[in-house]
Amino acid sequence: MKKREKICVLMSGGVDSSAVAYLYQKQGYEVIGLTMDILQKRLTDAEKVAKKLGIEHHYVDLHAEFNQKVVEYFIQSYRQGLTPSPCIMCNQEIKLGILAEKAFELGADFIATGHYAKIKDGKLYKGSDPNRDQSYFLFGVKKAIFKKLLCPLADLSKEETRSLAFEAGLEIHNKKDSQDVCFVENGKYQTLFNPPPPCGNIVDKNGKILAKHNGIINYTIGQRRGLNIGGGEILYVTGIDADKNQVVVGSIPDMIKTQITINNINWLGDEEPKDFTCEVKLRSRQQPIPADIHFLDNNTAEVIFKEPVSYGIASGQGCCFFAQNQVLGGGFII
RNA sequence: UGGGGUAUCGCCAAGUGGUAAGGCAUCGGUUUUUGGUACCGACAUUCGGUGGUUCGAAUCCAUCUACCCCAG
Repeated sequence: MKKREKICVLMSGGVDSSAVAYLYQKQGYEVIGLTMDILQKRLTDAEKVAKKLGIEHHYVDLHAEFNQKVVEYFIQSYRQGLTPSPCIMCNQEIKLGILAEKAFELGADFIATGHYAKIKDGKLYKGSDPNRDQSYFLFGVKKAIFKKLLCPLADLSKEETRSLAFEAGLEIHNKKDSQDVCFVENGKYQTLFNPPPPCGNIVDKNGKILAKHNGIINYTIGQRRGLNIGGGEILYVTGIDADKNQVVVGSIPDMIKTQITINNINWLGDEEPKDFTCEVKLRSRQQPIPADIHFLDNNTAEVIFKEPVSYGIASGQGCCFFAQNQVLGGGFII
């Protein structure tokens, strides 16, 4: 990378992406900032940071795209009894999809983000700290992007990242980390559903009615709280039947699975995908578990766990492949 | 309307004279760029009602009420 190459930083106005912009500017690259407009409120912190750093900054209007690819996907998933993974979808479709394209249109040689993941030789790896690793959220990103993507925070601690922002004199250096569903207030995504979803029954595996639910969108597989069924053993959601508008509950043994099927696979490995053994993550914060991947076709595969999994595995969530520290892609749980 | 039994937090349930365990549920918090899990904390001045015995009762007595079972 030559110093006068142009790096476009995808800026959210948060600590991480701001630190990235500062980092490359400090190193002498030509840096521009790009921020997507998606919500009612414009992320003006990004603009302020860019101004403070003295770098060029642009907004890209992605209201329609975000609405369709993330919000609508989110709503439709829940309506179908699935549990959506909006962050995965946003990364692959919006941030490192359309927004990245805009960056290249603006003449960027590389794009950079504040993701806590490592990119090396066009391949995706875990970030150093397993507790902060965000590579899981990137398994669906198109392979070609990684050749042009920079994620320089992979080896930094959060404190080091914050001190970079502080060093740059940025007000946002102590801004709180983002969490919850970003496109809705306080993570209360239920407000997106209008009209509200219909109430229905909570049943056991034999179909016996145990209680009422206030819409299947409020539940996900493995969920314990909110069932309002007391007196007996601990119950978890073991199934969601959108057709019958029912939530099925049971105990831990009822959740155990030895294999799952995934589709919409995004393959990031070098060679053509074929059956292999690796580790998988079924949610962002969990220890990877060993599994055999058996491809049914290029888009679909069975994932057979070496040990049965006894926590909730929800359809709609991502299953990410890891070979050691490298991310080989992943798919969505059917 | 004869006999027997049971009545303790929303549910289940310890406790039989010494000053209300626990579990589930619920609520709050921690963790977390998705949902969830897990973890931590809170949660009956009161034991169906009313009297009585006792220094002291959810625990003993009386009575009322409700429900259950067996005989009708």
